[in-house]
Amino acid sequence: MMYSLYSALLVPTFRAGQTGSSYAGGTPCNKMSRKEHIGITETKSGNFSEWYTQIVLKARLADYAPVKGMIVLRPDGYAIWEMLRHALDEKFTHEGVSNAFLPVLIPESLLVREKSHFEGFNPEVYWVTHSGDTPVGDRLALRPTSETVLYHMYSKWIKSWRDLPMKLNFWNTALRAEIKSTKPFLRTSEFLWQEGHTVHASRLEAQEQVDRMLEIYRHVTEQYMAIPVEYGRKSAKEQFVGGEYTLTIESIMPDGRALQMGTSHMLGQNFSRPFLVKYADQNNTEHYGWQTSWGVSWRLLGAMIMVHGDDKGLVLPPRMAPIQVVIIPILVSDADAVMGAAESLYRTLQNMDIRTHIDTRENVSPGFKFNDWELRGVPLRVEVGPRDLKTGTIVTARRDTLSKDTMRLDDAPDTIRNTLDTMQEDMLERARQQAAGMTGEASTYTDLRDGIERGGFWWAFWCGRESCEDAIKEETGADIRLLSKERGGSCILCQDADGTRVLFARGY
RNA sequence: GGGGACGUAGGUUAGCUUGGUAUACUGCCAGUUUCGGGUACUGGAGAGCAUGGGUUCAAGUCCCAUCGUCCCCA
Repeated sequence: MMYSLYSALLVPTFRAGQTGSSYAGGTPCNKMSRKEHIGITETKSGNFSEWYTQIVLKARLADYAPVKGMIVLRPDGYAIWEMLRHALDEKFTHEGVSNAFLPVLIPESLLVREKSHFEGFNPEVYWVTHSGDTPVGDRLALRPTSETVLYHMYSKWIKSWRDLPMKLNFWNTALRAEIKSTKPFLRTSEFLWQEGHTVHASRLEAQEQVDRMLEIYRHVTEQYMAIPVEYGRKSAKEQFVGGEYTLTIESIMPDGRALQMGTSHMLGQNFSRPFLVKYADQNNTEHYGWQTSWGVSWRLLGAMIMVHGDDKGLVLPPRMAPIQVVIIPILVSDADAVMGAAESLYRTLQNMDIRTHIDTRENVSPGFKFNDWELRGVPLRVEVGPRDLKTGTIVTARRDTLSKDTMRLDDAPDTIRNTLDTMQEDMLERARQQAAGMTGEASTYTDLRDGIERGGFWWAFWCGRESCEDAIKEETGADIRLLSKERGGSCILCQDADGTRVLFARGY
């Protein structure tokens, strides 16, 4: 099959390099380094990991905190997170979900109540054992997730069928100790996320909730973040510990590794029983509630950086961009007239609910601003200068394609609106093509092994036994990202018939 | 889980072999200039060398430990 890790959209690297890269007498010439450390100095295709880290740091999304594995989200990064949050909150509201807030400390006695859940998380739990120098009685966990505390509360709040369904969501952080391979947004010891928790009167209603939440995640990642996903069920081995089953959305990253983008868990009555989340039905008969939980984290920002970013830096889909249009006035002459035109356009765009910014900095040149805003991923740049005033035009530049366009000032607002919409669609389409180029079908085990070695998603059939899953993981490093609903093929490893079609990949 | 590399102003870094309190560029500040792809000039502020301990008259430089970061392989 055709396989290309990198689509043609990667642009030539922007480096000063060549011209000044002379060394004199063994001493590095420092002049050379200027542009090399202003912008991104690694290419996406050359050193993906380093390229990613540089974008996060240099686009000022986040910085390293003084504690290993923890990052500080900076204003530009937080603004993007808020875009995601607003998008999701809107969908949650339609689902009848309300936001609330929970404490970060969970007493050990609660955390251990559902045994497998506790054992699954225990290795990553941070424990608070002292206040000052005084030992606390029960150890307190910094929440790795909130099922246990919240369900303790649910058992108090839920008494009657009239209290159901109960649907709460929490925008908070979770803490899970990561000791190796930490990476901003993708693997951090504390991460920002939302966790939603619902309780229902019937299994079916809970299952439908699980499905709908996954659908919301799929919709937001594709339609807002322009990242295509595969979706399905996790294998028993990979599912949420303590739950009945887990649905997931998964995306393939440009380096060929899969990223779990979001999960929606059917908890059944596994938690309602130990936590006594019970209600009396219309006949005054007591039942345990049927529960779900679901979440996405700032890891989605990492995915967006990886999927759309290029050698010049961040590339944001318009719907996720805190600033959608940046206007750069060229103040060479007629400064007042130019600023007047820029401000007028700014107001028009703002009134159209297009998030716009004018870069009025006087200490840097327009060329610097072009590069700066490209690094920061703003979808559309507008240049307004004296030449434009004469002709009644403006120049725009698309961040995703880096193409420039001249348009009539009168038409600009509508054209800009349309361009942003087009960009949103184009970015998803390109990401789809990129993902398609990295997704294959393995019919033999050798195919699978070689395919995984090159990276990407690989469909194959699997018998359902954990022994085969483990053996494949052991030999290829790939795990089962998700199970489709399709059945019937023979297992890629043991050849047993009636396997399930599943998606293999090495993961983040 | 295994292997390798690194940590000196905000960033990039010279200096470590042959110990004598540190080099440059960039960025920052002030001013002038410039402005349609990282403008130029002048002047200025900014580090005590990741942290802790040791050796020494003297330690970025040598020794030990710790912490942190990155990369590669599974």
